[in-house]
Amino acid sequence: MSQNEVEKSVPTLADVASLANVSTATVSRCLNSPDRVGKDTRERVMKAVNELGYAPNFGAQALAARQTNTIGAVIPTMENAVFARGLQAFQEELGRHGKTLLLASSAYDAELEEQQIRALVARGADALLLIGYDREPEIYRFLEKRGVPTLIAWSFNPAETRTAVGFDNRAAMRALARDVIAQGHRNIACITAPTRSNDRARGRVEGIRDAKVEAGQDPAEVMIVETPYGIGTGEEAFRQVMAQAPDTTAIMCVNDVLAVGALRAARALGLRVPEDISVTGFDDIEIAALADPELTTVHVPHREMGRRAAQRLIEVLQDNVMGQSKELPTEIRMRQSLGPARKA
Amino acid sequence: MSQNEVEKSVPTLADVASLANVSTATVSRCLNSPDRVGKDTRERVMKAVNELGYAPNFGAQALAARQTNTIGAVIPTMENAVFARGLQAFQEELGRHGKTLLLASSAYDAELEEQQIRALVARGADALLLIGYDREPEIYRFLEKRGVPTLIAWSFNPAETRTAVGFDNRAAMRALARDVIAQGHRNIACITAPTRSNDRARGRVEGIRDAKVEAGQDPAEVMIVETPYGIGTGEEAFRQVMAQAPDTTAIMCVNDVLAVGALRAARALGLRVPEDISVTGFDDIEIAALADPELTTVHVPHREMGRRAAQRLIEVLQDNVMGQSKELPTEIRMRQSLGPARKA
DNA sequence: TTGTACGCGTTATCAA
DNA sequence: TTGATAACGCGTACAA
Repeated sequence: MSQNEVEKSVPTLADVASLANVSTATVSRCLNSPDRVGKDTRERVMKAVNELGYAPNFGAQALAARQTNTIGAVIPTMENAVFARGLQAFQEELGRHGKTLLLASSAYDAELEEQQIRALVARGADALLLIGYDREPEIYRFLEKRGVPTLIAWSFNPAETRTAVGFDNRAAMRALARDVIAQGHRNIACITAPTRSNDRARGRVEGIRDAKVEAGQDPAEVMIVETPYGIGTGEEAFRQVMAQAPDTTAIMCVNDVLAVGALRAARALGLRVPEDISVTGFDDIEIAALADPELTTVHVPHREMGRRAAQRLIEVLQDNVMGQSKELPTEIRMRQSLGPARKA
Repeated sequence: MSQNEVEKSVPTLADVASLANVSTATVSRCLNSPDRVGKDTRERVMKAVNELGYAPNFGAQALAARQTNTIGAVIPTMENAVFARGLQAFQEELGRHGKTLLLASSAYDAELEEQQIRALVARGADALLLIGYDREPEIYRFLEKRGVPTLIAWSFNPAETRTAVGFDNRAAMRALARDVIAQGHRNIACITAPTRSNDRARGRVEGIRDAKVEAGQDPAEVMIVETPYGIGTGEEAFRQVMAQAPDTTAIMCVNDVLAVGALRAARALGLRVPEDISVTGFDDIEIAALADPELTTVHVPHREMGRRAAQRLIEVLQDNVMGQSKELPTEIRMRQSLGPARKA
């Protein structure tokens, strides 16, 4: 009838206490603030702890201490190398400070993201890392009511009040677009990921328009193609651009993956890059430098961003005050895929 | 003096109970098994819940229910696309069943992995996903003592008793090596990640030797170069092979990243692939098909593995019994980087 | 420095 | 169907 259950002799504080002949309070102190305990008793307690293989019960600890030492993060997807990279650094930094990562992904879906945020809070996340600002105000209200400190990453927008550790997507793309225009390009197209609920992508697109305006050109000239994230979708988008606007001499993509797709499509169509058409990316993930031709792109310090984000969150948990927003610099990586505009 | 703290009016069960004029027990029942509660009282309670914005306290729930609905995973690193991909699917499947992912990474370091395992258990992981079998027996004993069901992924070895959802690394590489040998290659080198504490890498290397033996050749002829994971290290390893064993006609790498490094080094050295030398990878990540020449490799169903692993773990949490190990099939992706051996 | 004792918010048992 | 009430295991004032 009954399962032959293994005897799970999970020891409690009380077990340790009786073995060491002290009170549970002393054991607790030994573990949490060892300096407030006499040296000999501490040794006795630690011995008992090891002997029993004691480890605190998580629920009890969380209940009494009112924190879980757990920090949540909701990212669009781990399959995007930029998030994997940033999150790896984020997690490493958390670990260094005794915090654990609670992770969920939204698949770039706003509604799913909200669910995940609520799930992580329900699971006791002490603080949260979210990607980008764009989000229903209701969610932010929820987070505030629950008292969960929240940090934005991957975006930095001086116009927003919320604390962020990220970079100015719009300014970064604007800088790149200036270089593109400086190469004589005027008929520029942009392949972007969906901009709805995504201020990063939207900012990047705006950056291109900014540069057009600066150059005295009509920002409406920029052809915009929205498509989901992926190499295949990047290829399709490229074909669409060339079909509808064959005069295009430069295609700026809001990320490297779409750009690699564009590169492939160009080759398939017999177009030389950059002689016939220029292509740029964004992020500077590994394939950018491996691509043929090597991709001109915007380098983003993903690891540093992840690390700093973790630090901010750890700070706010300690000091109960969230630091200032931090803008990280991006750099243009000028490589082969951007060249002078071909003569019309 | 005092912080101007926001009034965090986090409501408890008792608050809901008094507002709805019922006992806390009834509220708890309402939330956990609504069918055991009268319809009218249930409505009254639910109204109070919504009105107060009540959400259960996680610590208290975990303490009383003795489970956290959280599943832990320790992977080498998220920056490796294979793990990112598998874990993404793992997390999605967990989410579908109301479970949350607690994630840590070991950086391929056995000692760090042990720390992380203990940390996740301390954070209340109900079950654990680990990569590969290789691990100090002490860790497995710890997990058993704590009663934390553990599943192995990325490996499947019929000789091991522990439950796993993965593939037979050795057999997969053996199959690929057979094809390499069938192309006339005899002087084969292998670039591998460190094999210590890594049965996956070790199995893949062994697979090459197996095929050599099958072909009546001396397995000791295979030159082995161990190097950390990375494109740059793959390049270096390639140079080392060509310097020490210029007769080599095929280089089999235990993963695609090392193989891409080998491809780059070959090009830099003026060697044509596959005319002068063949290169193979393992994993079939995105860059394998993007590489030039396209990389012959072993396709691994990472997403399915992640999904199935999640299912297994969810099952064991429900039924208290871990299912059988599951071997997933791999497939050889024959592409351009493998060709006939050059004439000596 | 150490111990006592209570509170943390739920779940679950047992009566009613 | 509902309500008291006892765990659950730990942290922490407060007292000694």
